[in-house]
This record gives sequence, structure tokens and C-alpha cells, in this order.
Amino acid sequence: MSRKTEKNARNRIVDTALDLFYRQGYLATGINQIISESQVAKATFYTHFPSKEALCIEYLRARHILWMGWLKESVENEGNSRDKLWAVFGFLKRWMIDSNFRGCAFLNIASEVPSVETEIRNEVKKHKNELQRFLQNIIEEIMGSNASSIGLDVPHIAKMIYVLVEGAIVASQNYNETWPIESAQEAAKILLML
Amino acid sequence: MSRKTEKNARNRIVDTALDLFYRQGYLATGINQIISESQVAKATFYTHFPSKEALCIEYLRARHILWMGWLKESVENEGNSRDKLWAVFGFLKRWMIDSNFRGCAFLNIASEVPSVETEIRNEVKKHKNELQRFLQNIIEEIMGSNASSIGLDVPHIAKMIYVLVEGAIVASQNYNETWPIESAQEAAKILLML
Amino acid sequence: MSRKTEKNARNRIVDTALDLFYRQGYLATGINQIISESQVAKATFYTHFPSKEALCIEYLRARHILWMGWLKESVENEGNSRDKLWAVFGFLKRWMIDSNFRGCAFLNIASEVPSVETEIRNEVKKHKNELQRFLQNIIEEIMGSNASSIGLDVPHIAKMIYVLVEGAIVASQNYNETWPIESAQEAAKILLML
Amino acid sequence: MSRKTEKNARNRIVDTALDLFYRQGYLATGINQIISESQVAKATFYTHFPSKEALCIEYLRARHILWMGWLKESVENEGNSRDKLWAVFGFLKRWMIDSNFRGCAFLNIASEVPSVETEIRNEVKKHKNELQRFLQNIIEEIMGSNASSIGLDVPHIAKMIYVLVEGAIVASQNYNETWPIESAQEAAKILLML
DNA sequence: CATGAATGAGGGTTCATTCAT
DNA sequence: GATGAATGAACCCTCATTCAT
Repeated sequence: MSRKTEKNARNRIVDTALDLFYRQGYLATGINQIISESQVAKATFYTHFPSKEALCIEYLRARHILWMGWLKESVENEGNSRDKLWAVFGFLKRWMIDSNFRGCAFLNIASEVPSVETEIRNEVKKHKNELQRFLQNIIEEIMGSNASSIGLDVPHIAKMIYVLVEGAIVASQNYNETWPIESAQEAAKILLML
Repeated sequence: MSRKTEKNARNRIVDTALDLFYRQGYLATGINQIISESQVAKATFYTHFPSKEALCIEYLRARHILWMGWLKESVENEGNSRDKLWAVFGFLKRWMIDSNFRGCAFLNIASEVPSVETEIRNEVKKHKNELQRFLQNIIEEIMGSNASSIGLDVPHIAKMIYVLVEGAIVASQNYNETWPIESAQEAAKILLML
Repeated sequence: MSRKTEKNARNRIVDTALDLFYRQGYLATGINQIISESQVAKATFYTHFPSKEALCIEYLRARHILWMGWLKESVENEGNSRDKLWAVFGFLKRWMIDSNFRGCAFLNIASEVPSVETEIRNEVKKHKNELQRFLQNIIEEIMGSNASSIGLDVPHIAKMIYVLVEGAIVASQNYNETWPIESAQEAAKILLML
Repeated sequence: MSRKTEKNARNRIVDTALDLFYRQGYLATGINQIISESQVAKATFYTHFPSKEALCIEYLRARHILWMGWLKESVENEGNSRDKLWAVFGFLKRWMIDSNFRGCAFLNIASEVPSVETEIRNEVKKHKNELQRFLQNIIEEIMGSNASSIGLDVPHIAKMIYVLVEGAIVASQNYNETWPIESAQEAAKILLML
């Protein structure tokens, strides 16, 4: 009894999308491949999802839960708040390697779907908002609630760290190497030593 | 006399690709649209380019020259080396706004083409290498050749700045806002104040 | 109510292939013509056949059944085993005339598809194997199980007759005349009179 | 100095056609491949040949000279007229093996071009006529001018041998084996032992 | 004599979606 | 809830041929 067939059709479809949309890209993945790998009839697909775009939304939501889960797991055993931040970069490195440097599912979709006013792009923003909140919480733990001596407060620093994280991901994706993540980590270290 | 029709077929095709591949994406843009907007017969396209992918290579090379030109223009009137770096961020803001926050043509293509061992992805790497060199030259001017007091040398800092720039571009693209570029600029200021 | 439209799409496609692939040739017949004469949408074709080559396989199998049916019909009313063989040549003549001397569907395809290790060429071989078996059975009936006085046994003679039949078909096809079939029949008569 | 480039354009084109039309087939070989392998510009091709079909005619004529040359060479050292006939079958075997069992260039073209009233098909017939004449001459040498005891004269027997040769070629082509040529030879032996 | 650019028509194939059952 | 058949539009690419130079 395979892992896929013991689930219902809808779950199999989403699981397949999680794999194919991420690895091959959204546009490069056809409905035919999805239904074929999901072992689902074509019409069955359309009883569960009104369109390919609807599946994409579902994909992004599932991916969000998955990835944020990985992220949170990676810090939950760290007592020290600074260690949490370093754990984030450690996670990024492991994740990029494990995913064959495919990069961020959400930024990738944003590249494929230029139109901003779409539900897809909205999901991307929601994901990045939560990533920012997550990072800001850690920064807040590190810095305390008081602003730094040179006038930089938590939200400012958090945004810089967030930008570093994004740059680390896309640069690592481009080069198939992890040094950008290490550079970002070093930069974060400096920025927080204020 | 339109700007396009006074050129020859090949140039019209590349110009159209510069527009469409960037705005709509590589996969979302069909050969049919390209030849129709280039006012060129289908077979004419294929006398100039062996495949859509070959045009993509040409597109990336033309885009590289174009964008690096913009980048270099933006700093050439700055005498001070620090001002050059701030001019870079100024350029990024203007560019993102003017391009409707479509982001980096090269990173977008890298998202659409997951396979690393392709000529396309190679062009992306080459572009980013030159961007890194450009930034490193400015950092070198700023820092001088001597390493910073806390042991960070030019290449290290340059990589951090590069990662910040990448993060600024993709985050700005995602949010359709310029604050990530400003955050990156602030972070760069701190990193270079060592 | 036309003969074609009362059947389902798949049958209409195969029927059309039976006609066009045979009359015009495999390469000279495009998918567009097939779907147009089958009254079928292009995508419908590809729900039934993964490729043009797959239809070709189907065509060869259908043609095999058809042609072997004609061949067997032509001898089934002959009591005498020698008469059966002469009936074969009689059939060849009628068939070549009725088919406008287009010749053997299988040999024609073999001429169009040089690569031997293809499923298409394999179907050709299978057809010719069965034709050989059919002829050998008749030869066996004629000669009995005992070898001829000059040492030629059934399989040897059967192969000669088979080669004669092939030569009769292609020579008749080339000249648009039936005399090669008559020459082959005469030769067979001599070979079996041993 | 390669063998091809020392010749003029026209010869290079015909040489390329001799190779490609034979190996790949007429329809499967495009003008582009021919001009590319001939190292000739497209327009140069059309200054020498009004159409692809015209090149095909030229190809068939060149092939005719080539193949008949091989055939005649194979018998010219045989003193005995019977040995000449056996030499023909010996040649067929060597030729089929050397040509990778691609078979008769003329019959192959006849399969690809069903329309009988074409110059192409006419060239095929002319070639086969000469092959028949060649065989008949040998048969005549063997049998003398007097008819056989059972009333078969030279033209009759020659046609049978011709049909056997055709069958030997196409059957050998189909199976990628030489036994049909040997079967034809054995049959010829019997037919001539009258 | 030779040429690269240009062409309309068509090649085989896949797209996301809808339908009747 | 699930299905296979059917679809029009579009996919990338190649065909044999002609043209201006």
C-alpha cells in the first residue's frame, strides 16, 4: 500500500503539486503530469479544483505550512535567542542543499507570475509577512525592546535581516553554493553586535 | 517611422524579447507572440535563432549589457566612492519603480529554468559575477586595500553587500515597494562603518 | 448516416489511417489530414494515440488482420492444396489491381522507416513471419511431410515461394502490371513439380 | 583537402543526396540537411536544381550508374555464364550487408512516391528495365537461344529470375538477414536446371 | 556563380478545460 | 464522487521555395 494511494484523491493531488510545482516550476508543470502522477482522472481533478491556479493557491498554502514548520523546528531546541538566529541560517543551508538549491517556492512563483493583483502573488506576500514576523520575534528577543544606541530599533534591524535572508536564498540558488548564506549570517552578526 | 521597423529582423526580434521575456516571463511568452510583435515570419525567426532557448541566451546577453549600462551610468558622475555605493541603491529604487517592480531578469529566468547545467543558467551566473565584481570594486575604493579592524577584508564585505542587493531586489519585487532597498542601504551603511 | 461517423473517434482515426497511410504513405500523410478526414479534434487524436508512430503501429496491426483475412478467404474454398497455392497468386493479382498497385503496406513502411530497431519495423517482421507460416502450411500440404527426391524439404521450398511472392508484389507495384505475379506463379509451379 | 570540397557545388550536392536519400529516405531528408552537409548555400542549391524532386531524379540517375557498375563489376571476371549468375547473388549478399540492409534505392523511392505518373517513378522503371535486361543476357548465355524442353523460353525464365532477385532484396531488407538471397539462388538453380 | 534573409504553410505535440455518463 | 472522451487554442519547430543583392 503506497503512501500516496492510501490517501484520498485531493491529498494525492496536493502532494504531487508540492513535488512538481516546486521542482519543475508552475508553468512548466502541466495538469496532465499532475493527474498522471496523482493517479487521478482528469475530471476528478476538476471536481476538487476549479482551475490550475486554484491548485497553485492550495500548493502555496501547503508549502507555507511545510516550510514554516521546518523553520520553527530548527530553532525550537535553542534556548538562547542568538542561537535561534544562527539556527535559522543553519536551517537555510541544510534546506538549500536538500532541495538541490531550488530556492524559495514563493519567490519562484512570483517570478513566474508577474501580475501582482492575483491571489497567487497574495499568498506569496502572506508567506513573506510571516517570515518577517518570525525573524522580528527573534530579533526582538535578542535586542530587547529598547532601541540600539545608534537609534536603530527592532523593526528596522528585522527588515535588514529579512532582506539578508532573501538575498542569501536567491544568491545561493543561483550559484548552487552555500556561501551567500554564510555571508548573510556574518552580516547579521555585525548588524546585531551594535 | 516606428523605432522597430527601421531595424532588421534580427534586431526587432531581440528587442521584442527584451520586452516580452522580461515583462511576461520566458515560459509565458510564446514564439507566436514574439514573431507577431516583431513583424517577422515564423521561419524568419528560425533562420536567425535555432530555438527559443537560443533567443533566450541572446536576450540575457542583451539584457546584461543594458542593465550593467544603467548601473554604471548611475555611478559615473559620483566622485566620492561612498556616494557611488549610495548611487547604486538609488539606481535600484528608480529601476524597480520604472520597471513596475518586475525585478531581476536573471533571477526570474533562474526561477523558471530549474536545471542548473543549462546555457541559460550559465548566463545568469555570468551576469551575477559581473555584478559582484562591480560592487567589490566600489567596496575596495571605500575600504582601501587594508582589512577592517575586526578582520573583515574587502571580498567578505563585498559578498555581504552583494547578498543585500539581491535581497533588496527580490523583496522589493515581492512587495511592490522600495523599502527593502532602503533597508539594504542602511545595512550597507552599518557594515561599511567598521 | 455515413459509415465513418457512426463509429467512435478511435475507430474513425484507425479507418482513416488505413486509407491514407496506405495510399499516400506514412511520412507523406500528416496528422492534420488524418484528424480532418476522421472528423476529430487534434487533441482528441492525442487522447487515443500518444504519437503518430503509435497510430502507425495500430495501422499495421489493423492492416495485418485485414490483409491476412483477405488472403485466408481466398483459399478457404479450395479443396485441393495445390489449388490453394494458385488461389494465393490469384488473390495477389486481384488485390494489386484493386489497390491500384500500391503494393504491400508493410514493405512500403519498411522503406520509409530505415531504422530497424523500431516497433514499426517489428510489426513488419511479424506480418511477414505469419505470411511465411501461411505459405509453408500450404507447401506442407502439397509436398507431404517427406522431403523431395533431390533433397529439398518443405521449409526450403517454402522460403523460395515466399521470396517469389515478395518479388511478385514489389515488381508488380513498380510496373503497375500483373505479369510478375504470373511469372512467380509459373516459377512456383516448376519448383513444386519436383 | 577533403574529398567533398575539392569538387564543385553541384557534385557535392549529388554526393550528399546519394548518401542521405539512400540512408534516410527521400521524404525524411530535408533540403536543409542536404545543403548543410554539402557545404552549399540554399540559393546555390536552387541555381543547380529547380526543386527537391529534380535532385531526386539526379540522385536516381547517379545511383543507377553506381549500382549497375557494382553489378557489372561483380560478374566481369567470371568466364562461365552460370558463374556469372551465381556472382550476381554473391554481389547481392555483399551489397546488402555493406549497405546495412537498406535495400534497393529505387524500390524504396517507389514506396515513398505512390503517384505512378511521375518522373521519379519513371526512373525507377528504367532502372529495373536495365536490371531485367542484364539478367536476361546472362540467362540467354546459360540457356542458349533454344527454348527449354518443357517449352519455357529465355524471356520467361529471365522474368522469374528477376522476380526472385526483387524478392530476395526486399525480404533480406525486411529481416536484416541474407537467407532470402540464398533461397533465391537455390530457386534459380532449380529453375535453370530444366 | 553564389549568397543569406525571408516566407506561408504545415509538421507533430501539448495546453487547461468541459462534457456526458 | 469519479470518470474517459472530446475540445479549440496554442505550443515550438521545419518544410520546400523565392527574393534581393
